[in-house]
Amino acid sequence: MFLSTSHNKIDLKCRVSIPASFRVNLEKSNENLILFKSLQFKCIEGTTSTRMQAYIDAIDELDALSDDAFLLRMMMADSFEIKFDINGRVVIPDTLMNFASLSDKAVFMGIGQSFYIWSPTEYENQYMKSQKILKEKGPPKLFIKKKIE
Amino acid sequence: MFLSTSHNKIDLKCRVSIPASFRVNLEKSNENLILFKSLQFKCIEGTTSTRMQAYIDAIDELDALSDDAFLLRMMMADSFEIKFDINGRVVIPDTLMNFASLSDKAVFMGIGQSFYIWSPTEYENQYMKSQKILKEKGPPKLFIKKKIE
DNA sequence: TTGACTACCATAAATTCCCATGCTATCCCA
DNA sequence: TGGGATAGCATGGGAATTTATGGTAGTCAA
Repeated sequence: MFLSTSHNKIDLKCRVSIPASFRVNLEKSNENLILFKSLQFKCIEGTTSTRMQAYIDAIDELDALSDDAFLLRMMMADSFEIKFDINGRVVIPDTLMNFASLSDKAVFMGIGQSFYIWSPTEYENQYMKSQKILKEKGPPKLFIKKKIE
Repeated sequence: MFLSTSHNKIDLKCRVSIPASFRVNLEKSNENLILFKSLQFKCIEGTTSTRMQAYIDAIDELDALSDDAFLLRMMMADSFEIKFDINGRVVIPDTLMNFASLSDKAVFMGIGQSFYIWSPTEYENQYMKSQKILKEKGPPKLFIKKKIE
């Protein structure tokens, strides 16, 4: 489970330390890390190879000519299997750096099954937005309901 | 698992480097590489010999006398088992070069169980198309469902 | 004997690997 | 309880390896 938020530096080689707790999480379950473009936000999403494999297997179940299959294949094209160096760092591929407007700082945000990597400004925006919605609409009822089921 | 996208050069002998990660993927599972005409797009599809067998089996499920089965068999007839040179390059057969309108550049696009080889312009078109669908229809249902589970 | 194809060598650029440093939080003992 | 030792984490830099790509020589067939 990926939880908590942390701010790490991206160096000139596009290297960044994955938060130790995330790493331990992957190592414990003997998983490789996959990074890909979020389909919803302007950020990178990180998850396990097992989870990605599940998506790949799911493509075969769909009508091969459908839009959903098409989009999922495109998503694979923008996904990367990432290796750690001995210190727990990874290199973020150029494509993803650009997509998420990353330069020298990254915000890691654990969201359970996966985690997000934001640029500081984009993270700030999303955070503000969530606070605003919370104030106007109150806590998310649907979410609570789903959890209890 | 074939993931990520990369742009490689095709030289005058129609040689092109298969992206290292794709090669490793094939070597790890001790598979040979098969290239064939995509059934859907104007591009080459690359996959393992095992996966190719799965395609062939899928054709057998169809009515053997149907037009679909006929067309699929004709397409399959243009598939090639490809050998690497010592540097990880392959020679793309003329038939496939023409079919995919390839000349001096190739875009390799991993889509999980297999990968596509596009001409740069054709790739661009497909990518644009995916962005458009994503904007209009939102992420694939499968993706959303999986996330909530 | 020419042309196509294959196998191998060479090189520059990119990427990976590993060592070193500094910081911070934790621990332990006086 | 304070302060130094320790361990783990984040980060910087450089050496070693890999990758992509250009080229050449050898081989086989027409």
